[in-house]
Amino acid sequence: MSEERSIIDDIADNLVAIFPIVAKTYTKAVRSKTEFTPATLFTLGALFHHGKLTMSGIGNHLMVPKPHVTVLVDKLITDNLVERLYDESDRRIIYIQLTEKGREIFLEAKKIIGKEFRDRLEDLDIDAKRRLLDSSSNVKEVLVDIMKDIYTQNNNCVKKQ
Amino acid sequence: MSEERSIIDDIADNLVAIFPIVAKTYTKAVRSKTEFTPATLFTLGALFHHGKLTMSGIGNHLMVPKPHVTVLVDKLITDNLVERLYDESDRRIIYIQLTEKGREIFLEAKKIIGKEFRDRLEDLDIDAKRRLLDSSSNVKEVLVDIMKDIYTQNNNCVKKQ
DNA sequence: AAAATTGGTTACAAATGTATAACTATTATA
DNA sequence: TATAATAGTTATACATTTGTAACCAATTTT
Repeated sequence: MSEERSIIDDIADNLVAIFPIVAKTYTKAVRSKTEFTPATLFTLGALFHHGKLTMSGIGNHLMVPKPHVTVLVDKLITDNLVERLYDESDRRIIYIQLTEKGREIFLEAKKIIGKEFRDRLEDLDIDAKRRLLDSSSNVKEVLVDIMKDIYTQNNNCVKKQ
Repeated sequence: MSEERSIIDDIADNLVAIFPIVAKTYTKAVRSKTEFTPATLFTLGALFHHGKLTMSGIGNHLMVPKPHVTVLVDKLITDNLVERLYDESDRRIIYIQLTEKGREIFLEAKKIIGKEFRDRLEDLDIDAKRRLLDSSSNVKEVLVDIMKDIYTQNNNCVKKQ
C-alpha cells in the first residue's frame, strides 16, 4: 500500500518533470518553425486522429471553451486547412474536418516539430534508442488510456442557470 | 540505419503525442488549483532544483526573455516566495533563491498538481504501475540529459546590433 | 580613461489564451 | 404549442506570454 503510494507519487513526479521540457521544446518549435499557435496545431492534430469532430467535440478534446473553438476554427478555415460539414439530420450540428491541404500541412508541421527532438535523439546509441522507444510508447499508451475521459468533460460555455 | 531512423521518428511521435495530454492536465490543474501561472510555477521549480539562479539563469532555464523574468520574479517577491541575493564581487549580478515559505508553497503546489495524475493512476494494477514508473523514469532521465543544453542558449533580450 | 560588454530593468505593443454573458437557430420534451 | 435543452456564434474583458527597444549600473577590455 505505502509502496504503491510511493510508486504513484514517483510517476506523478516524473510526468510533472517531463512536462516543462517537452512543453518548451514543443511550443518554441511551433512558434518559431511554423505559422501555427500551439492551440491551432492541437486542433489539427485532434482532427487528424479523429477524422471529423463537432465544434463541441473539438472543445472537449482540447479542453478549451466553445467560443475559443470558434476562433480557432475560423482561423483554420480562412487558411483552407479545415472545412465545415453540415449535418443533414440535425442542422444545429457542424462537423469540422481536415481538407487535403490541411492534412498535408499538418503532417509537414508535425515533422518539423519532431525534428527538434530527432536532432537530439540522434546521438543516443541504438540500445538507448530502443529502450526510449519502448518507454515512451508505454507512457503514451497509458496516458492516452487513463486520460481519455477528460475528452468527455463538459467545459463548454453555458448560460448561468 | 533506416531502422534507427524509424525508431527516432517513433520516439518523436510519442513525445509529441504525450505533450498535449500532460500539458492540458498540468496547466488546468495549475490554474484551477493554485494561485500560480505555469510560468511562475516553473520558476519556483527551477529554483527548487538549482538552489539559486541569476535572473539570466532563470531566463535560460525557462526559455523566457529577460524582461519577462523580471516580471515573474517581481510577482514572486511580493508574495515573499523568493528573495534577492546581491553578489559581493560583481554587483551587477543578482541571485534569486527560494525563501522557506517559497519552498513549502512549492512543494504543496507540486503535490496538488501531481494529485491530478495520482487519482487516475490509482486504478492501474501494480504491475502496470511498476512498468509505468520505469518507463517514465527513463523518459525523464533521457530528456533531461539530451535537452540540458537548451538551458545555456541565450534567448535574452539584447539591443539590436 | 574611453569604449565595449554584461546583468538587469522599464516601458510598451501585440499575440494568445481564458472566462462569461447574451444571443440565434434548431431540436427535444412536456 | 409552449418550454426547455442543445449546438454554435458574437461580443467583451482580462490574464498571460512574447517580442522589441531603450536604458542604467557595473565590469572588462583596449
